[in-house]
Amino acid sequence: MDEKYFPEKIEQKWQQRWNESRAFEAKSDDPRPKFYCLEMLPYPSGFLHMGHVRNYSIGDALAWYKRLQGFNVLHPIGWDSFGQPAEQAAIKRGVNPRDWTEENIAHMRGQMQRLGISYDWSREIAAHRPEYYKWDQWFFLKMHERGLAYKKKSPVNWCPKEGTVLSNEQSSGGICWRCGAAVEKRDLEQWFLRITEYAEQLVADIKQIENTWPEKVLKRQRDWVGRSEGAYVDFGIKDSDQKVRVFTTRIDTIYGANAIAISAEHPLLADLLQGSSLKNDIEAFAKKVKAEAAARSREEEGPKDGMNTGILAINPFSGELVPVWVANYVLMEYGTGALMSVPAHDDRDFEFAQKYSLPVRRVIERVSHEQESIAHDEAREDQSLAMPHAFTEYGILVNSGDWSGKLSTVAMKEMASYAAEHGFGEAAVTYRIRDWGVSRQRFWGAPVPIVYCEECGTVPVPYDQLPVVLPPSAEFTGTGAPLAGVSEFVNINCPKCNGRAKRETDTMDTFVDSSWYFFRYCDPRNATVPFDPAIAAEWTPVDQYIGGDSHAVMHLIYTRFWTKFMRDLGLVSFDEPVKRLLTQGMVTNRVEGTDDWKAMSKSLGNGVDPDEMIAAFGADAARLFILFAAPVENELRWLESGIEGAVRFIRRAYTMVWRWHDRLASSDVDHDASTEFSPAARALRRKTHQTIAKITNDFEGLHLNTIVAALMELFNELSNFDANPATAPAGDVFAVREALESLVIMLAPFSPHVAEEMWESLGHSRGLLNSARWPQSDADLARREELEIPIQVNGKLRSHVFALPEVSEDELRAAALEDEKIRSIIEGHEVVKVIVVPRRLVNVVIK
RNA sequence: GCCGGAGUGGCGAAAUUGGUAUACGCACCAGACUCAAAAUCUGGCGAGGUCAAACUCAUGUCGGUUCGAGUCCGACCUCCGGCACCA
Repeated sequence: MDEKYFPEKIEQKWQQRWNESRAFEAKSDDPRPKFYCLEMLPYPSGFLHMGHVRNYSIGDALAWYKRLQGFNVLHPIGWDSFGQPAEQAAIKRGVNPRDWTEENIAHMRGQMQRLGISYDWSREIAAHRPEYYKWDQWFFLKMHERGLAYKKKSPVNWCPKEGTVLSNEQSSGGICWRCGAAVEKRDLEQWFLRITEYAEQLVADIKQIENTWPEKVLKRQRDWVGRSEGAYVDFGIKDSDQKVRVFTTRIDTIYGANAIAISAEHPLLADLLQGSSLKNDIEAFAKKVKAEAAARSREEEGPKDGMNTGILAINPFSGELVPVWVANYVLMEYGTGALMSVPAHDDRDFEFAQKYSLPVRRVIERVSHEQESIAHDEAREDQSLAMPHAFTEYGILVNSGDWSGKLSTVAMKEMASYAAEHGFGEAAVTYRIRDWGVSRQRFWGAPVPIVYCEECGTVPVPYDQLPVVLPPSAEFTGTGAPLAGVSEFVNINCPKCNGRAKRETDTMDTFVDSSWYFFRYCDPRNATVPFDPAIAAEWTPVDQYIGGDSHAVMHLIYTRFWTKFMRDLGLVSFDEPVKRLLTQGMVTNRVEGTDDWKAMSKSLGNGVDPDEMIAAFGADAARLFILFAAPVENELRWLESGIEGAVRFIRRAYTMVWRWHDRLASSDVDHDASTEFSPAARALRRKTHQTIAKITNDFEGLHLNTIVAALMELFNELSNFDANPATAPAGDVFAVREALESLVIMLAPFSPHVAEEMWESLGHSRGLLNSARWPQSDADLARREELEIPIQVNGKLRSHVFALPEVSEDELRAAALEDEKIRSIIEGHEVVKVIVVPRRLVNVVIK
């Protein structure tokens, strides 16, 4: 140990030692309890940003803590290395995506190592390597076997200028993000994964994680799946044997239906309008609606628009005839693409009815007290005529035939049963979630393992021919599917009949890669299966997952889906892959010239380079600051002066160790019954044990910021402890050793390099990992010897008394009333009562 | 519009079951060291009030429950985030 703190030197020294001793490699077959600590794997863009640094600092703190607590910790990392940016680099700069990606990985791996994150590098994986994506393809084939992977025509965002498919994000506002051309909807054959098959489980199993995942994530997942209970009802068509099926969550309002509204794309339209004079008009209208929907940005809600088809439908409950309208607000993708319009009790239907002057009939009344209900009865007729807006609450049915007088909640159940009994409907559950489109007309992804044979049709690639390896390169023009232009890839012999065949040229969505990667970490080099189920069972489910909440739906729902599928394959035995989830807050920085704090980004110019931070302050200080500055789930505002504070703290602690290390390392001072502890030494030991208890407790809730504060408090107490290292008596030396060693061990999760250095200089030459254990708090030592009890008068703090912890209530009361200050205040007043909270406070109530 | 979450010093933030509000840090101020500055160390630091104290007021606003409310209840305001024609 040097006298002065040189972070660069210390950090390099320990990174090298960790590396040489393979200090963080996790081993199977370990009798200790396991802990799987996982951070979301990064996309190798080339550079770590502060969000990554925060993510890994949080994870590493937990991994260190668990390791020091005696757990067998798995803490791996890898690369989500397929995706668009590599292909963009190829298009723009002509570089090979593979080379670009590998270079970026190499650089970012170096950055992670300079941060000193305790990863098990022997388990590193990367999605773009054939030994990994082979298993993406394997899973795809398993799904295909079970009918969970299928192909269908589906509208995609299509840029006509570039001849390529765009994601929703790339086509927001109906404009291509690259060339600015107007985006079209095109029907293309695409591969889908049947996530809808698992919709119910994705909602129901939320109860398994509801206390350990953030509520905001679960909420978004519930919304995403969009489970909705209601009923299907069939409306007959007059003068036809056809019928229109609608979905409704409010069957209780069916007597108020004034029309059926159907989507412009509804398949019945073509049939029913055969020979109708309106046919052309309706078709023109449908076209217009489609065009407007495509042009509209996702947020906007255009005005209601519709057209009467002249068709009449029959309300199966009332027998009433209602017109069938085509309406622009009815979505073909949801429910049945048709709905019953009940303007009195639905805002959208109300708006629609207003526009076209359709009748509004009220069939639900507010449940109210009897008198009010009489008053309402008198006014009912008027209300029906001139409602200002829809009444969308549950209530009591009126004007509803035999159902009048029933409560909505009751009627909804009974009417659905009634419909089922009479064969014109049934209770139903619908979901908003759609099947997961995984086809990408791109190069840099896992090829879909499918072959199209002129004779045999669609043929899955046999398992023993996996992986379908990406060709080394392709023409990157930015238009069309690059793989389609690589003839040696495309043209092959059919695996079934050996005849002429072509490969599928779509690659898979990169979310496929990240849906199961953390299972691969358990058994990363397995060449025969994605992972050995027995080995995975040793580590999974993940005990703690940490990442940004930007993945609240996509990744985190796909991985839940994938896990359930793997469970059905018999690969895992649980429903949920992640026990606890933490969504960390963003790292923001001031945007130059403004008062805005925004997420760091290149385009805003407010980014901070982790390497510069490490060079200027050291990784230990940077990590300490990040974890101290805000609770992990809060936004973190980047302040350089805050890092300087962290450096100061580390340097002071380091200097303290330097002052004491000769004495502590050379003497084997321990205490026995004869050791005398001065009051100051006892106070220091008390603080030490209180701090251990607090920090251990805070770790369970990942309150890392208050842990750092507690470490600082302990250090401050230690600084105020007045003892000379050369001459201090045994009791003092022991108290200092206990405080200092506890401080160093508990600092390790935050600033591991300097903690190792200090630990070594305190006489533990074998290093932290092998010799240190998390300190234990002794409750007896942590207990206060004397309490300072506040005394209130009428709830206002007025004085204090000192008392022993075992003081009785009566003694406390007496002490309070004898206190000089309290006596002077209560003099001349009647003491109504005295509240004594044992060990906490006294409150004297006077009149 | 709907649904979540949050409002505490100049700033980031603390505060077991309701029990001493503002821990810890940053910034700032003063002092020591220095020819000087930086660094470092020591002290101060919610607002008003006072030589100092006493005291008064303060956790978004208004009300309530309680001996006692940042914490519980009701109404409202503001900010942030998500969803958005989902029948």
